[in-house]
This record gives sequence, structure tokens and C-alpha cells, in this order.
Amino acid sequence: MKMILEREIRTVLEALQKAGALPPFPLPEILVERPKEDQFGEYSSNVALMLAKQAKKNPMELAQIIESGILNLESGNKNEIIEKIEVASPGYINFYLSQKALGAVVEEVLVKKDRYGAGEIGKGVKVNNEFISANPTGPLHLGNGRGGFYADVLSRVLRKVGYDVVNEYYVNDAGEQILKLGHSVLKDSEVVYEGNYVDALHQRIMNHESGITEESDSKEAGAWAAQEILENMIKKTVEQAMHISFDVWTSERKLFEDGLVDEAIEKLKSAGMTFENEGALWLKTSEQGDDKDRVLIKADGKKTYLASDAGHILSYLKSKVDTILETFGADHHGYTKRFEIVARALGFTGEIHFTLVQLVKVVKDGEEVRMSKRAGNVITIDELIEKVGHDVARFFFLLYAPETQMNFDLGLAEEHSEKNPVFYVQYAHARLASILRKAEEEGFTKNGGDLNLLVHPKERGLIRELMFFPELIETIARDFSVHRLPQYAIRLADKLHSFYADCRVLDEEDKPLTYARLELISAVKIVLAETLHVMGITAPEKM
RNA sequence: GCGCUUGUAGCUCAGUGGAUAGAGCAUCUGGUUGCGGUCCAGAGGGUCGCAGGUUCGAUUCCUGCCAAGCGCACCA
Repeated sequence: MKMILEREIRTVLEALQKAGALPPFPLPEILVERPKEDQFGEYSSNVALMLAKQAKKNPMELAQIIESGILNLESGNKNEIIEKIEVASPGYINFYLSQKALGAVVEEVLVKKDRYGAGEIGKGVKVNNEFISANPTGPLHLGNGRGGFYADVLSRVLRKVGYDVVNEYYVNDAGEQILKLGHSVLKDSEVVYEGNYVDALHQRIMNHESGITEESDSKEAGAWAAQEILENMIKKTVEQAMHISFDVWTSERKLFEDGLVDEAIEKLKSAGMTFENEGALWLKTSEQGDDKDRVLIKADGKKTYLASDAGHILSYLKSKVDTILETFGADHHGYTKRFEIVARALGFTGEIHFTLVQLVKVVKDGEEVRMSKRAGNVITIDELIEKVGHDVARFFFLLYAPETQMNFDLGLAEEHSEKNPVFYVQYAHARLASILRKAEEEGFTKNGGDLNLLVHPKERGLIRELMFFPELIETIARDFSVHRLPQYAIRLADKLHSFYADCRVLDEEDKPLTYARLELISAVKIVLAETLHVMGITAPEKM
């Protein structure tokens, strides 16, 4: 619809230039957008404002010329889909769609059902979406939860428009932090991590339940503890509490065992990207815009995290990944440059996109609560979900763009759960389900509704929202603005409640209108449910 | 010091090179014998951090400054 209008405007402008009515100049991308107010129609264009100068005309005059051009288009769809076009100050061209076009939207939803809004812009593109990837040294905190929900929904949106997406959790089960974990569970003189879970693991060692003894070295103990934490804490949290499903759990240690790390280092060497200094192997990252060069192999022979990531990226190349998505905590933002340099050096040519999720600041009684993973006093995502429920936690995080430094008021957490708009949206869905149940009980059939009867402003308002859903999905797939989804859900629920207050659906006195409205609310229910579904939130039939 | 991110209503946050800058919560007023009152309608509340610049037009783009968060390892 949007594209039809854009094309028509372009056609008109080209014709005007050809006829000499407008001076020749290169036409920019013609944009038709959704106006902010309902009164300005379904679609609106500001081309006249943009081109006024080049056209040497004032915007209003130009807009009127374009308007009449569209009205006179031989091939135009004006009678079919456009009810009227209006020019508004300072130079907008507003399009009002016909009743027929709006009815067609409802029909389309009813036919496509949960496939409504699906597309193919991502067809044939393989996306690797790596997220959370917290070290297996303790429970997931709120920042992990935030990034996890964000990236999970991003995957769902991308899949809806055809991308082939792999959700990956990269497990850092090699390296220094595993040794630290080992010391911690052994409770020797080098304890780093603390908390109930560390105590529990320690207890199992003391009870000889693990094959690890007090005399085991920290590497062995760390590997065991990491495995336990991954399987019994992290996977449980992610799959059962957060409702996220990962396609692959990549083990850093396995990258080493499979020789990918060494292979990647060799590739970097032969590409002339490395040099040796003071016994260490360095990567020339500063030549590519990084602050300084980075170490790949330390003087003691151990490989750094960057080296294993090179192996990791090499595995993407081998599995023919087209696009790499990385969701990092904002505290790792300094790492993105290195990551990209290594990827390019290894020959990756596709798109790499980083999302930096700001950590969640926890506030209580107006004061910030300082948290430390080491001291074990972090608020975990498990605790939050236990307290407010999965849907609320998910919706709450999804509502805000990941780069905002959001405050999470702990004191209001439970109160917030009642105020959370997720209930408002779910209630709208339950309300629709209820009406449809009642319609069935009372013997209303919803076949053959005449959609031309849906002329009430509240009805048009609802249909408008339905019409924008596919564009919304596409926009999110393009710019990763996942937070638009809950906002849309709220707006749609809002319009539904407002419609409900003004328009009675089930009316024995006016069956044709009842049938038409049943069609409409069935369509609204489908789109509302699909919006919630894409967000990973339940759409209840009853509450 | 350098770098990244952020600064919009009392609070949490959307949004935009152009039409009156929006939502939720909070506050206040009104409505609702009805298909589910977990609802609806409305009001008040803003120097879009500050100062310059580009532009017919800037809250949006550019520069500088101020403030907040984070980062600047042969840790990950």
C-alpha cells in the first residue's frame, strides 16, 4: 500500500518534469509515512516540502500540483483504494483510504492468520545471533535478562520476515575465570566468587559427590563447576524461566580442541596481521583503527580471549553465516572494534551488528543498590521472574530500547507488576476471546459480514493499526528497534478498549453490523495474539 | 586524558529535518444497570542538558561545553 503510493508520486513527478512543468533535478527517495494524527489520513507524504526549493515553487503549490497529478493518473488506483487526497499546510499530501481498501485489510488478516505480517526480505540470508553468553561462573543478572529478551525477540522478528536465524550461546568455559571459579568452589586461599551456589558446589565436593576432591587442582574443579552451573543454573534459567531456546551452545574449550583457534591464528599470521614482541604474539589492530595492538598468545604460551574469538569467527565462516549479530553488555563495548577487525582479517564480508545493552541500574528507595557478582549480592533474573512473572519481566525489559540506562526500582517491582501495561494488553485479548465465545454461544455466525459497514471512527482506527503491523515488523527487522513491538501492542489494545466502549459488537437488532464487527474483532485478536507471540508473551483466552 | 553510550513531563521511557513534542505511572475531574469495571472520556504538567552553526524550518544534523553511566590488561 505504502509502496503503491510512493510509486505513484514518483510517476507523477517524473511526468511533470518531462512535461516541463517542473525543472529537471534528481528525484530523491519518495517517502510516504504514517501521520501522527488520525485526522491526517492513513498515509502522508512530505515530498512537496522536501522538493519545494529545487522545484522553485512554494510547498503548498507544489503539493497541489502533485495532488492533481495523482488524481489524473490513468493507471491510478484512486477509485479503488484512495477515498480522497488532501493538501495540508505547510505542504503535506494526506491520503485517506477507501472503505474497500480498509475492508481488504481485515480480510487479509483473516485469511493469513498468524502469517499476517510475514515477509521474505530475509529469504536466503543466514544470521547468527549470539547473545547472553554470560560466563558459566554464576547466575544470570538483570542485564543478561534484558539483553536476552531483546535478542530473542529480534530473532523471532527476523524469522518472521524470512531470515534463517541461529540463536547461539557462547560458553566461555576456558580461561582465567574458570580457574577462579575452581579456587572459589575449592574454597582455597584464592576465592573469587561467593554466594549460595558456590557454597552448594563446595559442599558437594566435600561430600565426595563429584569426583573432585579438596586436592584437585583449580582447573579441574573449575571445569566441573562450570559444567554444573551451565547445566543446572543457566540452562534452566534461560529455557524454563526466560522461555528462550538456543539452537547452539558453543563451547570455547571445544574450539580449542577442534583446532579452530590455531587455524585462525595461522590465517592471521599468513595474512601478515601479526608480529612478535617480548615473547608474545600480537595482532596489528592499531593499523585498523583500534587504540592499540592486541595480544593473541601471551608470553606464557596461553591464548587470549581474542584468539579464541578468532576461532569462533572462523567457525562462522565455515558454516556460511551471512550476518553476525552480537549483543554485548555495555561494559564490553571496547571489544567491538577488535571483534570486527578480526572478522574482517579472517575474510568475513557480511554485515556485523553490535547491540550494546546498558546494564540495569537497580534503585531502591531512591538510592542505587550496588551489586557485585563476586560478592553474590546481584539480583538475578530468576528472582525477578519469580517475583513478577515471566510475561511482566519480559514486557518490562522489551519496552525500552537496549541502550537506555534504565533504572529498575526494586521497591516498586511488585507494585509495578500490577501497573505493567502487559496486563492491559493481555486483558484486551481476553476480552476479545470472551466476546467471540459469547457470539458462538448465542448463535451468531460470523460468516458473510459486510466490511463496508465498518465506518465508525473507532472501527477505522482499529483497522488502521492492523494495516500498519506488516510495516512495523519490517521496520524492526531493518533497524532492530524491538521496543516498537510492545508500544504497538499497547496502542492496539488501547484502540480496542476504546472501540469496545463505543461500539457494541453483539446486537440482535442489527445482525449485519454484528457480523461485520465479529470479522473485525477476529482480525484484531489475530494481530494482537501475533504481536504478543512475537514478543514471546502469552495471549490468554481468559484472565 | 582518550573512547563509547546517554541527557525529552514529578517518575520510567517513546518519537521526529517540518502539521499542537507523545505513552504509561503518579495527581485531579467525569463516565460506566451493557459483549469481562484488570475499562472509558477528559484536565493539569515541557526552555526536548547549555551555547553556537547549517537550513525556508532544528528537539532531531554539525561543533563546543556541562552532567551521568561504562570502558581504556599478555582478564573475559
